[in-house]
Amino acid sequence: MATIRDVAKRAGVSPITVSRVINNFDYVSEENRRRVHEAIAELGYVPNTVARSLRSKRTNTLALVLTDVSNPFFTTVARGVEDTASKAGYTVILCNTDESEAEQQKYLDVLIQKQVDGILLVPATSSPESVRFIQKHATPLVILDRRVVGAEADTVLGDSEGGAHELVKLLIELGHQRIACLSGPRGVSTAEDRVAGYRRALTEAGIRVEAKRISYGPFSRRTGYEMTQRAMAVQPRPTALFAGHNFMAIGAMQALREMEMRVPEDVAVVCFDDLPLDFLTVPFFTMAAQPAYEMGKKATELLLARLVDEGPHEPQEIVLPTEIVIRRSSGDPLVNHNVKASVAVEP
Amino acid sequence: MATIRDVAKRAGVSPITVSRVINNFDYVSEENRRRVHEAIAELGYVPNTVARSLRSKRTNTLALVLTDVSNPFFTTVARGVEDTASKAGYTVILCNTDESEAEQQKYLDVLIQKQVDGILLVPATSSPESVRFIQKHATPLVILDRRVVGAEADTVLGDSEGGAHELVKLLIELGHQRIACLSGPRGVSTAEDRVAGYRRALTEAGIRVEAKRISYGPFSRRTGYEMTQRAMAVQPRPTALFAGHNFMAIGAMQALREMEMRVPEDVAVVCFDDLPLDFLTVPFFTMAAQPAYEMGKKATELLLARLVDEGPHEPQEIVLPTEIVIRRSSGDPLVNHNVKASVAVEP
DNA sequence: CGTTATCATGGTAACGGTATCATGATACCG
DNA sequence: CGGTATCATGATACCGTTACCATGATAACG
Repeated sequence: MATIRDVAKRAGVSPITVSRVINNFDYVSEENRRRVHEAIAELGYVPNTVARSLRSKRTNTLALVLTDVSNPFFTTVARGVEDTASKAGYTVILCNTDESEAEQQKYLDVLIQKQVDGILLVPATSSPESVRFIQKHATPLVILDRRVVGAEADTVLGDSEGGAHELVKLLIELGHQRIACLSGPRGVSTAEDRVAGYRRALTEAGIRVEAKRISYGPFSRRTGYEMTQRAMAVQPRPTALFAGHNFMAIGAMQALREMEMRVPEDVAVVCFDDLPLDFLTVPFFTMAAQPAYEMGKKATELLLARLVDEGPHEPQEIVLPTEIVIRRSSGDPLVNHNVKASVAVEP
Repeated sequence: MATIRDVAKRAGVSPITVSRVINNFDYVSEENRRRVHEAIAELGYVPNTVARSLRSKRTNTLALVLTDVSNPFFTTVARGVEDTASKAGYTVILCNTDESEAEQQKYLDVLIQKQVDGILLVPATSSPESVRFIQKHATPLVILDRRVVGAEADTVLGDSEGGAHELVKLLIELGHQRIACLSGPRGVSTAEDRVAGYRRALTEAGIRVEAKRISYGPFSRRTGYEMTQRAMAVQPRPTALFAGHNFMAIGAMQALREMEMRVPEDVAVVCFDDLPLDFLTVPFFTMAAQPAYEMGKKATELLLARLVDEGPHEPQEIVLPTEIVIRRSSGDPLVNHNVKASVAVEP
């Protein structure tokens, strides 16, 4: 492969002048600029970013560390991140932690070694060690989707508490009193915030919060399935389910189907996070939609801003609103309901 | 940040010895190994991969260039790629081309400059220029999901022709004679292979292939929507639709709904590629499922094998079978049909 | 005992760019 | 006309690691 020196020799200039042409820098005479471009074309020269990075300390690479791209929510986040980063001249390294703190740390080690310019992190747990690690190595960081307690870092997340509150309030207004809550794991802020919203809605309506109706566990279809079996065995039986995660709602549906319970006739179901394709084919779940693309975009923009002006300033917490979409799974749509119902589809 | 020299000084050895310890190389005395590890811990030393890459010519980075991660099919491919690469000590850069040749070339330029160790490419079009470009720069390549004419490169794809043939044959056996074909763009092998399978099924059944029933266009929901409007206007009206892409099928559903046509009562619909969540909630489309995860995995394994033994050998073409899953959208399930029907769900 | 294999360590020179500083030519100014 | 701003170019050193080669100590061997 040709190097910058080969190009320089061929164009009859110094390597530095070639560097200047490549980077559109400084002052280079038209004559020399032309000759350098010619030489580059003739030699098929391609600059070596690795060498450049070693000297300049910038890799033009970001990392997106999340739990699982297969979740349509994170898929959309990823698309937002990649589009935005790409437009700004950055490439994105993708990492799936599967909610494992150990996996996450392995990835972070590698990313620090690779000298990535910045990290977008959906933390596996809310423990602040990983965040401290990143910060110790002075790598810009934006935390995405989840809060980390005791961490001083930029964070972008959806309004979990508010969304959950609205969903459960809706169920209550539909006449439900016994509402089970299928929550994600303790220690993950989105899960805990959603439980908090659930509690507030019940409390505000004067309904007693019963611990036996709330279950915690990993975000997964299997968990939703098992929790639903247990929740439906609690007497008196709940008339509605609030699932704190899209995949858990799917597991719940499966369990209900096996019990020959109809949704929404026998049990109403609401959940968090959209299932984009379900929405397109047979919209079904009433849910709180987080602005996934916007979240990825915003987070990346924030990160990029950090890269340019490194001056220390207040960490920001951007909370984007969730949108309630009413569909069949919750029963009769309430036409004049006070939520921002933008869609009320399907017979 | 501490460098390898700082560690060496502190441990009282030479930098090379430190390098050997880090890379588990060669012969290093237990005594020195211990002291180096101590020094590393005390200094919080982290090796600089950029410098290593510059010298060793290896970046431990792969690139996955695809059209759109938001398509659940590619999401799953990406997950397969990332899992496999990560296990082998590689990180993955993700690139979305949106089916644009220009975007694709932009990404490839960057990736070559970044000296990625290998590229997994879902080509935007079947023109071989991009492939030539990659090969000119001696970067290992595996083409994914689509064939590129005139390109000598490893390729991993699903059996589009066979899958389409089976789907259309199924429609014919259900009694359909007028079947519209909503195809992806000309010049994309998956689209053309599927049209070929469609043609073969009709021909084998003695049904004339009518050009007016076949439409070509970009893989998108909008295209599926518009094509369906036109296809349904052709007299005599088709009784079934074959969509060559999952998103196009969704567009088709939307168009049919607006025309107040019921599926499958008025029009049967089949399509390519699963919609995973639709499958989990209300399985609906009869379709040919490509083994997306396996494809990503296989492709990455192949690529990695290329990285180690660089000896030139025959390009491989691995064709993975598709699986036909019968669901409601095609009408009455055929119990004793000769396809590998693994699932026949939902009342 | 001399020769050779194995173990252990280090010196030197890259890898391919760019940061920094220096130098010279020309234009402009009061 | 001397001094300064702007334009244009280059020499040198260095970013942090490892490839390559050399050297010495010890063990093994005929």
